[in-house]
Amino acid sequence: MTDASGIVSSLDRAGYRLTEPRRVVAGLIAERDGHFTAADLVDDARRQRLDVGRATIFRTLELFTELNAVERVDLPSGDHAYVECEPIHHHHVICSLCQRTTEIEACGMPAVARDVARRTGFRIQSHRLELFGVCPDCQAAASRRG
Amino acid sequence: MTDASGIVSSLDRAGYRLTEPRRVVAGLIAERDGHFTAADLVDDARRQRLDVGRATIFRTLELFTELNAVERVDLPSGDHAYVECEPIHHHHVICSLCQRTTEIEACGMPAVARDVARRTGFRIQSHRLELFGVCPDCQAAASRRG
DNA sequence: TACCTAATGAGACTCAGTATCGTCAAGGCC
DNA sequence: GGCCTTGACGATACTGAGTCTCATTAGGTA
Repeated sequence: MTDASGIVSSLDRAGYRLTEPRRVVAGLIAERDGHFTAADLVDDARRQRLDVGRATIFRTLELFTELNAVERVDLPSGDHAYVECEPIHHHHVICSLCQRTTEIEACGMPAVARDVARRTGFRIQSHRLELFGVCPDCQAAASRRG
Repeated sequence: MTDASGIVSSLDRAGYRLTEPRRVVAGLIAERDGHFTAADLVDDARRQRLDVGRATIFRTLELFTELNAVERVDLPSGDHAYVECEPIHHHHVICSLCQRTTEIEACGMPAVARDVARRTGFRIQSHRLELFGVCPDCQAAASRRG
């Protein structure tokens, strides 16, 4: 659970209209913890009887992605999901139990990319790194259960 | 272009039947360079008038993935693709011009994962790393064109 | 050769994501 | 405040990837 105002103000800054549906989608994202799919937001909206069309949710997610307010991640299952995030280069660590997502800076990655470039001759332009594991809370909960 | 016999023999070793459709799919994969989608193979099969059903191609790709003869990768576009590969842990460097794919060992990645674990408290179980760039051939071709 | 059963192909189905189009409302201007 | 332009909207049709079902076929074995 974070605050939707960050997303809304970045919309404003980029010169996009502040419409009701966009506020609603920003709110739905803010009240989520961890990653979510477009379908999750469609469900949330319907459950809360918020009148937002399916197409609008897809459009809005695309817009927010462009503004770097959310980022697409690919889960091990192959599903596409989104996470709310800060607009700087970083990666995600995703808890496979509670789905909570933590951002990390790409420490160490530039060295890996350089090494790969040296050994393959590729000019590396971008990379995608996602880490999956168990978060501290879930580890603690598991050890409490024995 | 590689050899389909590796895939076929790993089928055999794992106790799966060596059927004609599976040989055909292995052949189609072997004659491809770089990544391909399930739809690509469906097209290839139809163009070469090889009688292999669409469902069979999906099933066979799933099987080959399980045998680690191919691996799923997620392109920056969000599309799902596959690459033929060796059955050891590694990552891919994908040329964004010619689509050619090179395997690299995960040199340096264990250190990155350890560092992330230390800083976030997560117990890291797996990771996914894909690098995108321009391969040596395409760099050379580009510089020849000026 | 006959048998068992895993594998197949056809085709219906589901569901994510996109495209179209007529309507509506945000926000700038007077 | 009222008007106007146009970006954004919702409804809905569409597309295409991937899955599921089921009757049929063929690989491997005795």
